[in-house]
Amino acid sequence: MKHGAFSPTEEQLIHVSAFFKVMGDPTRLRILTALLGGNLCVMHISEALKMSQSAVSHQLAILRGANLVKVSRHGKTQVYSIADEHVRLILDMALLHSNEM
Amino acid sequence: MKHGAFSPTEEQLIHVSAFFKVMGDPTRLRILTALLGGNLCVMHISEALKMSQSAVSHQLAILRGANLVKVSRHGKTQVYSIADEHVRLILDMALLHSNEM
DNA sequence: TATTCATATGAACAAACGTTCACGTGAATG
DNA sequence: CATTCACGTGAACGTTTGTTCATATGAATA
Repeated sequence: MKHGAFSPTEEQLIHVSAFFKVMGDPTRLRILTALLGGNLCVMHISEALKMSQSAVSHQLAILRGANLVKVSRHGKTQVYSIADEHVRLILDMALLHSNEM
Repeated sequence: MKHGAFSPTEEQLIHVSAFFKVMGDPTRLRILTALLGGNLCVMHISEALKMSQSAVSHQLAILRGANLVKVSRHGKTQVYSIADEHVRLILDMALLHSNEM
């Protein structure tokens, strides 16, 4: 078998489509790619994206819910970062191949 | 540089998020994984997914619009298949790693 | 402890989505 | 050429989504 041509379970499908769904929004993708460059607090993210703090916070909540980012307090600010290398990998890969799609 | 830690253009971001968005629906993912197993006509897809032909057709239109599938006439039926190896790759990869997410 | 600063959250609203239903289309068959 | 068969498509509908606005929370500071 060249590819992983298995038939996924219903649970897997729901899981993976939920993952893609979260990735499938320009704002959230902007946040994630911003975090690829280094950890950031909410204020810096909203400045970088030129979006309201509230809008960014709402999207960060969704990213947290999907375990795509993680948070750590640093003084009075919340510092966000990409959750794991797996997210980094898929994101990098999709961006690399974006020209061929 | 270990990763492709570039900053994507706005165009790339829109493109990639649109790609993820299309992947982020259970029905479309079911269609795609069904096609991973081999090319299928619309009727067979709707049987496999136990969904109406119309619902499947609508989703196939979206998948076509995003160039994730391609079609070829075969007698009276339209045969659908995965558009390219790139789609296959990302899909396989996401499914493989679905347990870690 | 009262205040301040960074962030989270709830309600509300327009826009986008996925399905169903009814019908249109177009190639193949009689 | 009329009909049939496989599929596409438009309108309609309830549901979900992303943003804004106003406000709550909660750790740090005075």
